[in-house]
Amino acid sequence: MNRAEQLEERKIVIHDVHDFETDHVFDCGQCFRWNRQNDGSWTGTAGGRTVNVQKSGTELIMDNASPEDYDSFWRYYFDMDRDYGVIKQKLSAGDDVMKKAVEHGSGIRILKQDAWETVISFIISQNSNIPRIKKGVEGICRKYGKKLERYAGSERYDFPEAEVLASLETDDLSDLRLGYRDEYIIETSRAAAGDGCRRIRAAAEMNASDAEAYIRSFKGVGPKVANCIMLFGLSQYESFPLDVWMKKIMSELYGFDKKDLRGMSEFAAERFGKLRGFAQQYLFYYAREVLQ
DNA sequence: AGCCAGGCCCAAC
DNA sequence: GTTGGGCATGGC
Repeated sequence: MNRAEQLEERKIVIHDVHDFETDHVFDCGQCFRWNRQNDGSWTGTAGGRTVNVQKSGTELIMDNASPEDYDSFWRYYFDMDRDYGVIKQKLSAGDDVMKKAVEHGSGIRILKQDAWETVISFIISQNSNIPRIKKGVEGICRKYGKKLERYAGSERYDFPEAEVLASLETDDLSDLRLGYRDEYIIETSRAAAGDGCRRIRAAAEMNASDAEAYIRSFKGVGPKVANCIMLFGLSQYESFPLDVWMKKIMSELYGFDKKDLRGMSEFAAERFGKLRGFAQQYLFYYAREVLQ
């Protein structure tokens, strides 16, 4: 169990951190509100807090966080108590593709993001690209999220509540340039306002197929988006999102027909079992590097 | 310039 | 139950 040591006011260090590389964690497509700074550190907002993190050797330095912040939030958010070394070893056994993927993304961790934020973020993500998704998510936070404390001279905003987005009309979102996703966001927010967000979070305790069925009941949430929400927002690690990059790697490196999504899913369940959510993330990050 | 992007909806089989 | 056209927009 690694503990936070206070270095100075609002600055802590976590010692003996393994299987954690900031570039891997924040650039592997799971989150959209973390940005790389000129010095190589990363700044992001989650849970109403803003923090800057930097990895140096086996130390993780966190600026704008107290030991209490770490114990009550960031430790959980960064999934610090999970042994990713064991996961990587299990996934790599007898699979040369996975072995390379794991080496390439050796410091990936699956963040425990807020479920509601992942619902809207991955609705926005559909048929788009990561730079544009980040702009859309940041824009919706800046326009409709609660203003938080400034950090390093820049304004920070929380992700907006469902009730706020539920009160909008599509015209309100048009300046964010989200395209046809506007009505998905508003309809889903209206369905989630009130008790819906609590029910979404409770889907973390459902079995995977019940959770998927419930999450897919929202407008704009199909199989791929649902699996991302489950994996990144509900800790449903048996999810295996199949986007265009995953289809590429499954066809080019595992020999599947590009349209055989069923076959890919069944293969993942069989080969990677309960760890296939982690497997998917190593493969996705790998695919984006090696498959042009 | 034109293709593509962490796809989904909906109608037509 | 499956398939395919249409979809807003910007990154590259």
